[in-house]
Amino acid sequence: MPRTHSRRPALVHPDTGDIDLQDVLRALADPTRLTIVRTLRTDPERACGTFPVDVAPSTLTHHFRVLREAGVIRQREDGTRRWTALRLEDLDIRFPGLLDAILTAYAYANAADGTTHEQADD
Amino acid sequence: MPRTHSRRPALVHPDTGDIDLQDVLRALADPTRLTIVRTLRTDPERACGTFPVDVAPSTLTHHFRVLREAGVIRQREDGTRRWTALRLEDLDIRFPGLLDAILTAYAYANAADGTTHEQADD
DNA sequence: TTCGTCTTACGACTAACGTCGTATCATCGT
DNA sequence: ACGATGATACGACGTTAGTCGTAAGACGAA
Repeated sequence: MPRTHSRRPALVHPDTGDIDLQDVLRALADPTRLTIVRTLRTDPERACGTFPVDVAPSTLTHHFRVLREAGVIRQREDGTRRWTALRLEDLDIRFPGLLDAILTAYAYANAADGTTHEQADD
Repeated sequence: MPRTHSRRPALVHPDTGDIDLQDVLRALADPTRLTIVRTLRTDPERACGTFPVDVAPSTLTHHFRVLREAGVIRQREDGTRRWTALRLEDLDIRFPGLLDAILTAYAYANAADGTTHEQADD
């Protein structure tokens, strides 16, 4: 009688030591996914449906899986919702300073000019 | 009578301020291209054919173009050869610390375990 | 000029990716 | 028990990306 998240697919997360740089870079090389990660840096944890990206739910699920399997985010279940968080510490252990450099780079470049892309900047 | 590189296609390089983070991440998210960049950090400038990657020449040209148009490398012509160099300073102006974080991440992760991929490590 | 070398351009093929619609499943509230 | 909600799985589609072979261009040497 497990009452919460009993027989769901089980959310695969790679171990910190197994996170692959290529996977992380590929995961972050997509505008939608980078927006997700940027959002997550501000809000530590968020429900799936609450991200400021305008794609279909199934597409969003796909992006979450890419990020999750790359080791960038961690997802946990709570009732009918799935909460998503950045694996900040794990990433910093595996690739010190990398995620921060990328997020800072985004902010820095967008402060200098606004011509990058304005997906979900509101 | 221009004697060097007279009517070649003219090598398009984006201005430093136009370098796009998404493009850089996408460019670096490929094993072959990351190997090129890693090689370039050690050797400041190299001829095209001298990179330790085993792909067809035309494929190599393709990767050089991706890196060049992303603003990661700069290429200049000298006779029949084309020399390639990293745009270290430009990238550091545009995205401070980013390239170094990525290259350091690669070295760091590969020092911990050798299971990433060994393309051209000899 | 002629040849050989270095590099690219072009076209083609295949695999991977981003996108979506629909169906399904688990959970919570009534 | 029933319906509504949040999220996923699956299958499909079009586009992009990585790969190669072949042809062609520019340069240097003989």
